[in-house]
Amino acid sequence: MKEQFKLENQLCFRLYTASRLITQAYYPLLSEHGLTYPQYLVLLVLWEKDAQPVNDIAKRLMLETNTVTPLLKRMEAEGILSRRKGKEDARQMIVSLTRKGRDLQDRLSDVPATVGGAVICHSVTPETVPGLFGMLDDVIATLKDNINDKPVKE
Amino acid sequence: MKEQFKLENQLCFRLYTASRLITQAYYPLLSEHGLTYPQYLVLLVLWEKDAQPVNDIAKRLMLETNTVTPLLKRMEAEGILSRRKGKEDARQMIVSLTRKGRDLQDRLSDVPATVGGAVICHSVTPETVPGLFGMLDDVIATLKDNINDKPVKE
DNA sequence: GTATTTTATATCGTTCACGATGCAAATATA
DNA sequence: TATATTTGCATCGTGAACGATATAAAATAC
Repeated sequence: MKEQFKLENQLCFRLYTASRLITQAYYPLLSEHGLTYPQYLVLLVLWEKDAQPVNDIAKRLMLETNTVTPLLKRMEAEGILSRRKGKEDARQMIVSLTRKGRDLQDRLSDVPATVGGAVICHSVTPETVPGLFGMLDDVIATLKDNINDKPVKE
Repeated sequence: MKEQFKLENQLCFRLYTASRLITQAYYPLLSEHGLTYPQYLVLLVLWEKDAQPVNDIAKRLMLETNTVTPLLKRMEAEGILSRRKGKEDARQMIVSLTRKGRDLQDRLSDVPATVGGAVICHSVTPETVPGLFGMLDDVIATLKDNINDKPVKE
């Protein structure tokens, strides 16, 4: 009843802290271009495939639309992307990169390597990264399933 | 210039997602007691050692005081803890648990095991957890150093 | 074809995170 | 002991996250 409450034994606290610190490592690289880290994630999704509905972006990032919608609106205000109603399905909002949004990929070309280099350490190297990725992917998949199963129609 | 931008190759996105999903797993367990996850972290710190100044709590959680102060004020309003000026150093605010705050430890006694069980999966087991902890601790330490080194007095 | 349900987004309120800045108490320096 | 600097905490503004709820369009049922 004591040991389990120690901060050192918490996986969540480690993930939470590591996530925050890496995001902070992105900060100087992104803010230079007027971007935040979640906005950068949206760009990663759109660079892979342009012109997607809000829902596809949200699903890819495993976020809710109530998080993504305001994010996209801010990016639209910055001229990074545009949002237009879907032609087939008028409920959808199709999000497309503007010229400015596409050009950012070149301007941010050294961001991944810079941040990647900053996290290399004794136990996290090109050799061990796949194992780490696997464990995190596994945790994510497990939790995702649990959450989806949760709404038990009583 | 393409591969490095893929979401699947990003450590940060995995950490960010895993962190968010575990926090969501805590939600039903904590909200029942009127707590959020960051508030739970504050409790973990205070259960280990009561009556700490704001700065010690912030350092332990690797957060800034501008994040912790409002958090503590909300918890004070909930009657979970109290804040009083330090006697030796009048700049300090000493944060102490109330009876209610101490009692929460018993009421939350099965939270760690419940969440811990929810993340157990193929590649994350009691055997592999120490390795995962080590890698995350290493990343955290490395990033923490980088951030502390950053303010280069030019 | 109208009613019901589902789906795609959006709005709202609260709570973090965090950069920037302010202020007062303590400490160091002159 | 005056002055400068550092330290501890707080305030402010902005941008996420996210639970709850709303709204309109599409799909389904009747």
